[in-house]
Amino acid sequence: MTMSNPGGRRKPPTIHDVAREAGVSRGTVSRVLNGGHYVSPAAQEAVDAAIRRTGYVVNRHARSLITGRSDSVGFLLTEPQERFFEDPNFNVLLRGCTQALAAHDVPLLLMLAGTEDERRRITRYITAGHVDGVLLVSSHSGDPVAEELREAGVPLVACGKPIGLGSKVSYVAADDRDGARDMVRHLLSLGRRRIGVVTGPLDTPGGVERLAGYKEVLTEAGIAVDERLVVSGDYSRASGEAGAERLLARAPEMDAVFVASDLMAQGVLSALHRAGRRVPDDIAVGGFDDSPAATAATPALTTIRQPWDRISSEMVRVLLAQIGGEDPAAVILPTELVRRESA
Amino acid sequence: MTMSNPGGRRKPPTIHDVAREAGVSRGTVSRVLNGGHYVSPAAQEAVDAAIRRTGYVVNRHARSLITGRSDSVGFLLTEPQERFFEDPNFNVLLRGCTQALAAHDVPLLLMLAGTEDERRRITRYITAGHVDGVLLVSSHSGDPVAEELREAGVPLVACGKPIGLGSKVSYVAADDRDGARDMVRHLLSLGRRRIGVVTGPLDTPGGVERLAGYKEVLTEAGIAVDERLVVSGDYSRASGEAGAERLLARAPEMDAVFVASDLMAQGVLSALHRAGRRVPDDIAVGGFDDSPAATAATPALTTIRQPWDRISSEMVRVLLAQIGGEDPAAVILPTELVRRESA
DNA sequence: TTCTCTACTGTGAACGCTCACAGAAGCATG
DNA sequence: CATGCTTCTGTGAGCGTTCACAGTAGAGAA
Repeated sequence: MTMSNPGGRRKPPTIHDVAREAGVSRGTVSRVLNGGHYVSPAAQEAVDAAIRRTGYVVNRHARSLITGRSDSVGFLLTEPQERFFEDPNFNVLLRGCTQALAAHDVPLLLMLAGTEDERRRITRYITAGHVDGVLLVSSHSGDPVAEELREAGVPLVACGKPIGLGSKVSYVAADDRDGARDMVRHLLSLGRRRIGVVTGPLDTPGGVERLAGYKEVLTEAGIAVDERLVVSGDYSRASGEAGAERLLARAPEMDAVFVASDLMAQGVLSALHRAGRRVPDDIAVGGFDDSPAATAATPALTTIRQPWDRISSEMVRVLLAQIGGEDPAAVILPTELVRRESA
Repeated sequence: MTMSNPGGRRKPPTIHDVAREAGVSRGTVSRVLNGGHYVSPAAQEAVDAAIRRTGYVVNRHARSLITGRSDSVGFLLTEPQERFFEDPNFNVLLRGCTQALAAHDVPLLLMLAGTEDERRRITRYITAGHVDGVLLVSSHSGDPVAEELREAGVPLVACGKPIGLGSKVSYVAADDRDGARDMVRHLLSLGRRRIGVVTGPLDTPGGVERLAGYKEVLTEAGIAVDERLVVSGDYSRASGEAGAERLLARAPEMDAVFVASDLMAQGVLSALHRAGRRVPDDIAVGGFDDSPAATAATPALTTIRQPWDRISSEMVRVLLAQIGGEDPAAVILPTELVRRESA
């Protein structure tokens, strides 16, 4: 008549309970749990049934204590959080990574290193081995946290090519340069010749590479790069607006503009609209990212799709491989031109 | 001359090392780590110094194994992920919760229950005690996952009042009804009398409450609620656009519209612009959320600010309290009218 | 038969921590 | 002087796993 556990959570079954239920030893249950090598079919089946009956779930803490692995990874965002959290790409990346990890039964810990204090805490947490590896989002160059983790030998995969770090850190990135080339070639194929560019921050690889692609294609086409047609932004909407205004002031004859992010391209569209330029008739606009902003814009943006789903799944694949002992790797993924109305 | 640990991570110091270093026992170190009661100042200091010297960080797995707590919480997103991940509010909430938890040294595990399979895995994971509690984002009514967790006695705090669940689940929400009342009163004070509304989904508390606030104020002002002026959307931009078109078709004389989210309000502005209506001269537009979309819109949106930073910190506070043994609680936070250009 | 090899199983010891308990020392109270 | 109370400290046990090792049984070879 007494309640065994009034109002609380029941104590979950242990591997011991399963062993008793199945009539085998703890060792055998453990072997079944970890791949099932060297277990007889009969034992295998008995254990499986016992697990199902008891509703057993492995206690990861006990496992981690002995293996030294945590079987979890961190998703680390350093530096300007505002920029990222406003960026729809970040969402897609975070979701993709979470899901890819879930498929491997690996939990994701979200870590935001904003203040100096948080950086220290997080660095300690990671180097203490509370996560097995880190997915790093920090396009910024020479990140001190990343450097410290790399030195501590923590498996690390960056999103986008890290500038500051040595070659020993893995990364997965879209082919920014090639994407930019595609877009500029497309603008040329439309007959445009006075093509401006609003770049991303030039301390990020994406900013640098996309600008490089732009210059390459122009040069190949025999068009001299005119520095009046080059301005840089910070991927924000506002900076796109400001960039477009500067371009119009400096080169009113411009007939196309390549913008290094969709968010900035939205700003560019606003500025052009205010200036009375019709898009794409007077001036063609090409974006980059294929984020929700691209379809929300009026007119809908012609843009370069970054394969975020593949980027996230590759980041996870590379990280898990590296945790498993493989060497760091770099993965570059192709982009795709998406034609809509703006160019 | 032999490398003790070629190319790998060094084995971190244990509580034992610290005890030896400080010249005390494990027990004393443990006491210092957990609040420092019943420790002499001398021991306290010796241990602190030893911790600093050795760079000791507690092994959470070992601790969790014995305490039965995991000292981590889950951030669970069920149902339509697209909607949330596109929603800037989600970002702010996620960030706020992560930071509030970090201040308590509690890691956040991100859990996305999209497919039926993922729901099962996550439910098992949580009920197995791998997290101490759950921050729930699922405005949808009668969520089966939430129901299961509640029954299992897992501490739970929802964001927004859950419709389906019993009264035993905690939640933190903005005062949707009062916010809606403020906005509609504001529109009335502008002299508008034919006020339309684009509601949120009516299976969510936000959707229901904001509509209720709208109706209350109109009734109080002696204006009969005209159902032709009421359409509902799903918080997406596109549904706002469609909603506005329907309203214009049904009630062309409309001189204001209250839109239950900024994202939808953006859509409404597009539709009004296309229809040649000037905002706010011909028609005033009021949004809800004060998301980045509000300032990005042209004209900038007058809207209702939801106190997301407070919502997230309150969610964390209530959850930790509940994990600590306190009873479930409901917290309703006030909203604020933000005047910009659209109304 | 005897030995070896393979396939499988059980057993203790650890992993690093917390908790309960026992005990010591200091001080006031009877 | 015994007794109690408070404050502090050390010790052993045990949390639920995995891992190394020892051991068993059966098959095949010598």
